[in-house]
Amino acid sequence: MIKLSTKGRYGTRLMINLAGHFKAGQDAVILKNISDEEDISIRYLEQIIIPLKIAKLVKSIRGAGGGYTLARSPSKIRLCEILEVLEGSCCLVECVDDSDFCRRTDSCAAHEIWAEASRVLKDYFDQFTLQDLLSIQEKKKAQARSHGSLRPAGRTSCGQAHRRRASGAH
Amino acid sequence: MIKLSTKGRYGTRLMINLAGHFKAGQDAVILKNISDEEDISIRYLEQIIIPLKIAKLVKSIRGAGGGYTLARSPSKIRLCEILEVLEGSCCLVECVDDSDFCRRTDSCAAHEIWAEASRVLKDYFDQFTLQDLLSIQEKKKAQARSHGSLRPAGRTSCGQAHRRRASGAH
DNA sequence: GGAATTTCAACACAATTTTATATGATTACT
DNA sequence: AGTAATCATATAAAATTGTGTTGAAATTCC
Ligand code: FES
Ligand code: FES
Repeated sequence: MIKLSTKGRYGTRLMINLAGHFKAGQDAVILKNISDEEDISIRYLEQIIIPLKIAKLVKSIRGAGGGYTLARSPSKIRLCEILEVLEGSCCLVECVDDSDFCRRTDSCAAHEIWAEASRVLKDYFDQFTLQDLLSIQEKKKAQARSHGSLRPAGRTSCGQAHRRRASGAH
Repeated sequence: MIKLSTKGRYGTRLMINLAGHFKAGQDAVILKNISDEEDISIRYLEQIIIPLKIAKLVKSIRGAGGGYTLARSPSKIRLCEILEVLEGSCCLVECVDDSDFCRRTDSCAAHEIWAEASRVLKDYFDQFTLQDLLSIQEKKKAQARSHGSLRPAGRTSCGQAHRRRASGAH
């Protein structure tokens, strides 16, 4: 699938959410809040936000009245930064970053392709800041409203994996 | 990482290998051969080649003297086809293909981005045929020879995962 | 016809990574 | 002190990434 991991997907939504609150003037949002709004488990959000904090994309405020907030304004944070922090890098294969990963790169045609594809993808993600994503979101919301095409439930959201839940009680 | 799975990587190398033999006029290559040349387990190759056969990208010939061969000439097989067969699709997230996967796509900014990024990536992979990859490979080999920059071992190859093998005998 | 070679099918198994959930300690505000 | 929040581990379920085995079916060669 060449799939984006859930960390990348959830993390992006987490950051978009924080960006929204940032714009609204709030300075600390608690994870419970984000968890409710985005329908992602708090426990998982706690794990996802750690690398974002280490990378100084978000700031944490401990104790009562604390929470998280963006470390910079949404227009100063690029999607590419978020993904690199959460996915390790935007590289499609290890040997693009780590030349020791596979020998025979001298004769491997695929290596060229993966490397260039990684660059193409990175360049694409580098175009967008959180501010851009916020703008897209607002435009979409306005469109959905005017269009009157409200989805029935609208509870869960992108990247959500709680679909096949056949395993019963656990 | 937005990583390409091993199936995509190994499968691409498998196809490049078949393409090489196809060009050389051989009409059936046995997996043992590919396994030795590419340093990928036969058992795993057997699993990987099944979808390629179903998708009619390779033909199988049973019995003694049999093996596998490309179903079409290398110039008629695009990298994108191979990856779509092995990775399910080139989509970065499920909701791009499956609109039921996540609700709230109406207001999800990320959805737009993932969808467009998937298209960018697919377009990139669509550029190359197996013939192109063969040409790249030959050019690289020639370069490596003339350059005299032979790597010490040169045994294993791209996408190979046999690195940290600390778990002892098994 | 029989032996050898090869794909094909169906499992069982294990290591690792991904994807989460659970529990409790730590910090800071009131 | 009490509460609200982050922070730190531990654990578990599931998917990915393989390897191993056993045999059946098809085809070639002798
Ligand atoms: S709706 Fe699927 S990514 Fe957000
Ligand atoms: S050398 Fe790493 S992909 Fe081939």
